[in-house]
Amino acid sequence: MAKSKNTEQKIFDAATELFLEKGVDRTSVREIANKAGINLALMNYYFRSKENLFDAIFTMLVKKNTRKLIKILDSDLGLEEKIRKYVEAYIDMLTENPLLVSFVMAIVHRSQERITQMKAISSLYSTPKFAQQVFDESKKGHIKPTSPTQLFVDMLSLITFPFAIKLLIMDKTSYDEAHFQAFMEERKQRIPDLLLLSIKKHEE
Amino acid sequence: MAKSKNTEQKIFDAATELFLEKGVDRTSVREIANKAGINLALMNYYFRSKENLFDAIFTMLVKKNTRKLIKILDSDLGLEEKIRKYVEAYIDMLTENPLLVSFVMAIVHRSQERITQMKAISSLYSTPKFAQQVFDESKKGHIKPTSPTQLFVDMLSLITFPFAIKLLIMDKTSYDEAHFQAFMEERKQRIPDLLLLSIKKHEE
DNA sequence: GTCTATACGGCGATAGAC
DNA sequence: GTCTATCGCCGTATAGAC
Repeated sequence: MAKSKNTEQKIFDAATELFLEKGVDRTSVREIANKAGINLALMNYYFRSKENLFDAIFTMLVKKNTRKLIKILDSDLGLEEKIRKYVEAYIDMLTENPLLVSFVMAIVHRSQERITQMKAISSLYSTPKFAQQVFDESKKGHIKPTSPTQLFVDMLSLITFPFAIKLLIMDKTSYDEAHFQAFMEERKQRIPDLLLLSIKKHEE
Repeated sequence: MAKSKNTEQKIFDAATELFLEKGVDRTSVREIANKAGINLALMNYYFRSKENLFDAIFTMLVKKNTRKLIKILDSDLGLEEKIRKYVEAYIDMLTENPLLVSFVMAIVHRSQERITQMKAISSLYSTPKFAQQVFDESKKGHIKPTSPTQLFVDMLSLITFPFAIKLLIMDKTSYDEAHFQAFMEERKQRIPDLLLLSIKKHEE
């Protein structure tokens, strides 16, 4: 038990990096073992299978990176401030983890088979409090009649998708990383403005 | 040469179906050969490798499905009508090919290695005429000052991303296919409205 | 706990007979 | 053109030394 936690962590970290970079299916377990500096047999000692290891990593990545976002959605902030904070925090998170979007998108493709991850991702998008808030504001007449789901999908799309096509956006600017970051920085204001414009009653 | 065209097509069609359903990396060449009703070696006789076959299929899918969309973007329609037609045609196309989005997203993840597809996808999003149009209208003062790239990314995100998270949206409605189609049908109006609201000067 | 060694069936790819 | 047979690598598993 001496260095056990350490070795397990080394495998975990090496696999995380490779999965994010190359995708799960294009990463071999021998490659993980090699990168972690350990033997192939240890891979199977700690995690029974590659799929098992992937499950653990996926769960960790989702939990680690969405805590803050869910907290904002479930807070008691007003709708406008909530949307602004959520968009900013989400873009910040994805800027720090730019590979996360395409990683998750790749998983979604095969999630019809794997119910575990489906539920994990689904919880990410289950936002009863936000939906209720939109519904209430809508009913009270504070905002235009608005479908909470449509609004939430709008918001998610506008935040997330640009990271998925990051390379295509950068293609127009000679793959300048700084330019992409400026592009996303601009969207921190643009996206809330766009969404609020669509739900506010008088925009004068 | 007798049945050659036929066999090649059988391989091509079987592979297309499997790639879209399961993803490239999770489809084996033996599975393709089996589905096509031919021998494994013939796979390699017609297409030198699985990756080669994939390239051919990818190019075909992109060309086949984007012709109409590019035509709309390059047309002489006014900005509002152009946006409305583009959104509708794009959603119609993806409704008919619901697996296309996650397939393309999965490819984007590994496109850093493969420049061929990068350029193919990139051309999809290269829209000089649309950009010029937005720029001109912006300069003439017909619309608010608007970044063409930001506007185009907004539009693409709002159209495309919901298909990528289709299963998560359906999760809320007991996986009712009809409900998702109604959801996307609603977006044919919602998305142009949202975009136009953000660029029009007086929305009264 | 960590290692070497070895084995299994499935994979992408190919050489060579017909 | 089509096939069989084979190659080396893959994910997974296990036996056994230290």
